[in-house]
Amino acid sequence: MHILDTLKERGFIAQITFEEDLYKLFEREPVTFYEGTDPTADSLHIGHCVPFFAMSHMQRAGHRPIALMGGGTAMIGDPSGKTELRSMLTTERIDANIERIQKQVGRFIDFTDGKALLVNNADWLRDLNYLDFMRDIGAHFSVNRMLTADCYKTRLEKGLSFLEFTYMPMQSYDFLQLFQRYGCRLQVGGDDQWSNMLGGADLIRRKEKQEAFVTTFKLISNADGSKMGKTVAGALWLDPERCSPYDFYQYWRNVADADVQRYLGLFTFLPMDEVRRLGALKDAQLNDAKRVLAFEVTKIIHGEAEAEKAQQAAAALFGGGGDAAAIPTAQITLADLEADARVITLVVRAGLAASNSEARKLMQGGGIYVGDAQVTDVNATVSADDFPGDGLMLRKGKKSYCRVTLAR
RNA sequence: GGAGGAGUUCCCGAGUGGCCAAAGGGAGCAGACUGUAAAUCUGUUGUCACCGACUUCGGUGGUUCGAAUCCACCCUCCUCCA
Repeated sequence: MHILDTLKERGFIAQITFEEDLYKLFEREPVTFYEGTDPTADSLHIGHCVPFFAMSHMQRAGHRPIALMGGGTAMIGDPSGKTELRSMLTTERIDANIERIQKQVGRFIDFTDGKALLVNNADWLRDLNYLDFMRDIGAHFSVNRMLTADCYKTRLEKGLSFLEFTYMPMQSYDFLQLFQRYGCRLQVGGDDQWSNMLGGADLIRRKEKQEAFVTTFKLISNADGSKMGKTVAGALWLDPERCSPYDFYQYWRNVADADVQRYLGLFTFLPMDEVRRLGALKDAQLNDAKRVLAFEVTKIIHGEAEAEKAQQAAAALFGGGGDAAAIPTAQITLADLEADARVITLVVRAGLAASNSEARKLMQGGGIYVGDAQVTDVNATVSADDFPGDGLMLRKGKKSYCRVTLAR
């Protein structure tokens, strides 16, 4: 099967330039292609992953990915999809972020034996000479045309700094560099990057008189239209420090029915026959498909051992049986307990509520359980004797658990 | 540089001297119903050992018994002019 057809079948593709020519290119030779990631945070989140999954499929089909870290472009900031200028990052911050993100990219792409490249555009952008760049590259860009690009159009209403305006030429220059250095002919990325990416392909066609292509992947939102990847704790980060494997697993276990098949295609490597079979399950049976989805995605991001643990914990909490070892835990000391033994405080310490007020309101609303007993008395307290050997089970609502252990 | 306008709680957005911890909507959280789903209905959404108190309406000072609301200066953004 043609790689582009594979990507289409799995639901990745949003737009392709010169589609027929690109089909032929893929048939003719192994294609070097790239995706750029700006290291604006120290972890990727699930939104970044769609392109990486797609790149992984492409690599498996025999093509060569380049993962480009935007150590240079992050210093400018991409105006796409932003309503205002974002705060500027220091170079130290950016470099530290890159270090962490690189490891996460390794989850998707095999960098052994030169099968893929990892490069940083700081290598050519940070020492760039302004005048040379403007004469060499800037001359090829029409401001009139740039202003018609969506990413700028929205910003023209709220304000766009010149700094950000130069983002598109910078990104285009990356593509040119990668073409010259590695023969990279295709740039892939999220559909919000469409106009930035076109700039690069045009630049290569103009300066080098060579074929260059752009393919974008769909931006994923939930069936109800909401933005994907929000959890109780915030975004669905890949970093286990920011989003525990348990929470990560739970996110996928709880996706809407209407999203299950689509997500199986995008976020797992299961064969499409299997994806379609699982997606066709009805009603409560669809829960089986959700379990597969949750397990598979967690396995890819956090490894098989963590995925097993998350699955065991879920079984223990929701299904009876299973191993409770992976349920999130918090520890308090005897001194803590002596200072303040209220259940309210315990709930906050366990991270189930952000403040005492919140804990109090949850309680009044009947959302707090200690063990299996609902606690509605805001003044309720616990004593050291209430803690079983493996900890006291605290629960908020139906899904948020925390086991609190007591250090004696 | 000149002239106007705007900055409110997680977001949008009302509020122009006390009835304001601040309408309404969105989003979140919880309760009911369920399949750890969706939809729906209900409650809740500044903090505090919470029947009361304290801190919030871009910033700093001021007027007043009392300020998100009035005044001064400053900061940021938008529109028009240059």
